[in-house]
Amino acid sequence: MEHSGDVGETLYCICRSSDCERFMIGCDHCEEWYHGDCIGVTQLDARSIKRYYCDACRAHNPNLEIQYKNRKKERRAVSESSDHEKGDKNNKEYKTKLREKMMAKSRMTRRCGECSACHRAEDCGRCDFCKDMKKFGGTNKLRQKCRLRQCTSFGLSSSEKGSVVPDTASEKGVTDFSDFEDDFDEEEAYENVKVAPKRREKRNSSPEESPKKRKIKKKQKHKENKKSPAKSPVKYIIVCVSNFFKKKSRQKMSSRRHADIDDALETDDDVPRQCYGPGCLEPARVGSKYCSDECGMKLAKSRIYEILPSRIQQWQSSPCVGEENNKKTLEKLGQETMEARQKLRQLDMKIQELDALVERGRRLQMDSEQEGTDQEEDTELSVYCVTCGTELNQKGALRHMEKCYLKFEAQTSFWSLYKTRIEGNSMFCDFYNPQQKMYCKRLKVLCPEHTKEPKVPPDAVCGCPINTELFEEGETLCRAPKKKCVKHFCWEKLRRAEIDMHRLRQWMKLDDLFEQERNIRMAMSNRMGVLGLMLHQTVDHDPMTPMKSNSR
DNA sequence: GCCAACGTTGGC
DNA sequence: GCCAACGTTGGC
Repeated sequence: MEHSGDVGETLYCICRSSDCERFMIGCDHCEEWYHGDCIGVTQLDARSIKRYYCDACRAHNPNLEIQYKNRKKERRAVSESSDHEKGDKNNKEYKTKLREKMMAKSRMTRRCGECSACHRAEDCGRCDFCKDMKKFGGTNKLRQKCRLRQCTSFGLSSSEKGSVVPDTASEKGVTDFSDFEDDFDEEEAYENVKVAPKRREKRNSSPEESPKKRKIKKKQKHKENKKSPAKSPVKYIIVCVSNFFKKKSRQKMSSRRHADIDDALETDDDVPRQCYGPGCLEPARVGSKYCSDECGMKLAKSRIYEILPSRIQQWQSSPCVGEENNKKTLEKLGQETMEARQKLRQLDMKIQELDALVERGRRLQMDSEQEGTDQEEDTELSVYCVTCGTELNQKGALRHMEKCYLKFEAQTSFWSLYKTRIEGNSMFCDFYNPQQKMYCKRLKVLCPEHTKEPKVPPDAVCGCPINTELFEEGETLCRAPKKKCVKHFCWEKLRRAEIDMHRLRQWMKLDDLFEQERNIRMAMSNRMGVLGLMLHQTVDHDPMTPMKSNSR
């Protein structure tokens, strides 16, 4: 608020005169007008002041602070106002106070000069800020002081209070509820003694808040102050509670930072400490908590003796949901394994059945008149090869397609470094290539490279079961000569391949199930193992309502 | 002029 | 509201 005249006969300022021809500034709290020269504020100063509060108001309410538009101007204001040597005693006192405040706000406030951090001369080289420094190979983006060198006292005194000015409480000499706030904050701050001071302490302080919020907040404050200058106890409790939650979330947020500094402190080699070994009085080795390996082992042993028995007892007495889940999954896996093995047995039976069928076909008398031989049905119906797309006549279609498929199949190889190890007959070709030192992984019956087609004797009978319905086979077998039967070309080979494919699927499923079972058993043994029991513990926070192992 | 590091700000 | 990034500045 600035003013330069046009006020009636009312009395203003500390001088209680009606003069309003000189430059005047109004208090944003009591709305009283003051002569600039009476209170030591020049017109230039006023330009950089956003909100002005008179001495009386600030003495009455220490939370009030003169707000400046920005720090640059603020500094200029200080230097310029200090240049003004005119004015009375009050004026000088005011200026000294103002300068003190400004100084307190300067960079130096971040050093108390007394704590160990302030005395520390070297950067730790381990914290995130050190790692950012050029001398430690960083990119200098963060440009912050080593965390171990950041003043701890600074973080304590004014971090949460909402004021950067040191010891405002002593200055004000007023006992209101905000004093309790100070205590509360200190308590938290002491918890963080080991931790670096919060980098942006001033963020929480009113002068550093964003202008928009500042305005709103100030308006509220203004109203409150008009109604009751001191905070009510109820309000104080609310403040405390909300502060508490703010702090909790802040602590959570800065946990990574804390971890950084804790890590740096943990391995701080500068301070010699006593060995952690039970009863050992020797100093610990550099970079270690122990004077010797023996002491480390001793402590580890005593920890196990101390903690493990109770953990085992606890483990046995309380249900473990993870364990129950694992057991159920194991049961399910066992069931699935059984089913897969059952299917494999059925497929083996099918092979035997096929062998018997082929054997029965061999004993059959050839019937050259049987339909399906290439002598008959010389129709002009044509089909296209599924592999190469050539137009074929119906008679030789199957034969062509089979040969064509083999030709293309031979162009692709499937190799593995390992030979198949399966109970019973393997369905894989497993031809060993000594140059590549690998085994062929095509299906044995279909491998065009390593499985020779058996020579068909001229008197061999086809022997393929003839369908009575579309997909139903009867007892009757095809008695056409094998060489000439175009309807059932390679029927035996294809059936064997089909069975082998099913067998392969079941084996793969078994492999998968075995892997799952192994993982679960591993998890179970880890859970019950010494390490697991030592590291983890389940705490029942509500013992009145016992945990149900089957409720998930 | 250099550099440590403070204070501010825009982006998230 | 937080924080990475960077402009700025006090001290040397």
